[in-house]
Amino acid sequence: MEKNGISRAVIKRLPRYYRYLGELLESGTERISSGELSQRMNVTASQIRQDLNNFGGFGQQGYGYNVEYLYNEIAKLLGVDKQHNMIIIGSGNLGQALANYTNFQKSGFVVTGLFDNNEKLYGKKVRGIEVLPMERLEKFISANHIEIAALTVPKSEAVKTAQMLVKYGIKAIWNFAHTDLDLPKEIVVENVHLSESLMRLSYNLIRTEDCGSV
Amino acid sequence: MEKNGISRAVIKRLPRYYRYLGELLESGTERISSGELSQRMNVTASQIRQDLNNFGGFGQQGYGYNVEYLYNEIAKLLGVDKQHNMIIIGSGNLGQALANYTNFQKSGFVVTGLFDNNEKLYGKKVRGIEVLPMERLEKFISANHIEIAALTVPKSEAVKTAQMLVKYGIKAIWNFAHTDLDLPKEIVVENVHLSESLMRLSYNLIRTEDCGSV
DNA sequence: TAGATTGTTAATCGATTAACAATC
DNA sequence: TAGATTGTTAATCGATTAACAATC
Repeated sequence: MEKNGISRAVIKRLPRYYRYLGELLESGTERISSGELSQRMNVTASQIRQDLNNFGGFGQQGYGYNVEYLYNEIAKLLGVDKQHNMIIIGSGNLGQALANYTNFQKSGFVVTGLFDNNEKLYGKKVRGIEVLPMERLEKFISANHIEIAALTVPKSEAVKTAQMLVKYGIKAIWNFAHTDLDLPKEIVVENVHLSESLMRLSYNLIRTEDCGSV
Repeated sequence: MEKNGISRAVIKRLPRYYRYLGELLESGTERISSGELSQRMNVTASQIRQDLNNFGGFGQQGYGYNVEYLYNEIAKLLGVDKQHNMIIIGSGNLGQALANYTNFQKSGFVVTGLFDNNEKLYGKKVRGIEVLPMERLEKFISANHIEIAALTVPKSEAVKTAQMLVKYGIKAIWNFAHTDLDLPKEIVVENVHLSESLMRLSYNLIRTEDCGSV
């Protein structure tokens, strides 16, 4: 079971490469060198080559990288070349905002279900998707082969809801609740802790203010 | 102008310490050792002590750390001991979700203004805050001494909107747009790239599936 | 005092950058 | 062929962990 040895840091950068390559592709650029890309992205060319070579020799000496080819290869690495159905647990403001956000669909992530335990929301439709009661979760997951769940419930319910999701067969949780989930290690958890992000902003803000220098 | 030498990695962990200490405080725990905290948080005790000692000797040999004291010290470091007024630029789904989210206020971040360039939204109220047209941005920022702006506009408008914010005096941008902003270095930018987060989740998901082992 | 636990230095580990031979 | 640029190895840098003397 040797854990695929790509470092966390590299994986974190992969979507950003993908974004820049997408923009290059749109602008009709056919090929790009690590040096040129490094300038655009504000990273070292060395790092770009090292990162990409974790996955394979996508480039060609003397030429650089073919934008379209590299874009597609990274798409495969990230799994955005296929459709992933996703459900959202917790249909409050954030859950609805995620459901409404059409851009995820472009990367293959399709919201197919919305759930909540607040009966006032039952039947409400967001982008044509009806909010369902939690009681219907188990059957929905297995009937639709859902693997990804976005968790946008209050902190107090997050842990037990996550455990339920795992029991029902969910393989990956996109966690927006302000808590750690501590699930079996084969379950993928990607945390989005907005309040922590805001605190980091604040930390940096008060320090740039201290020394008023430009 | 020597850049305050605390490493990015340490700052990233600070809000998580704060969260755990808050929970300990709520549960009535008076003191905690780095060893005990390390077990709860699943990090090494050594790291905790190293991290905290970047900012000062908050502990006491033979005793550990006083929970309330440490909690308050970290609050000061993060700047969550004071109120920060924040405006939201882009009052679509995500902007409204952020405005509706009451928890930020507990950490001192208060949404005081909502803006959009879609006139259909003008006058709409979210938690009592009216959506204003972008034309009123400049005066609002200076009149209310706003330093923080959450940017939840479409990617295509993000860069020029950010530049406008900086021109009007904004010091920190919480960027939800799927693009890099590239602003003067004295401007704090904290990125929340949700689609990149989802791609990382996807990356890890397809790899745990590949080797079906538990 | 003896035990506990920090603050801090030293050792290890990993990630980034530099350099260059391979090759298109 | 000559020039360009990769893939990859080696050198550097930084972050994490281990160890332990200081001290409450």
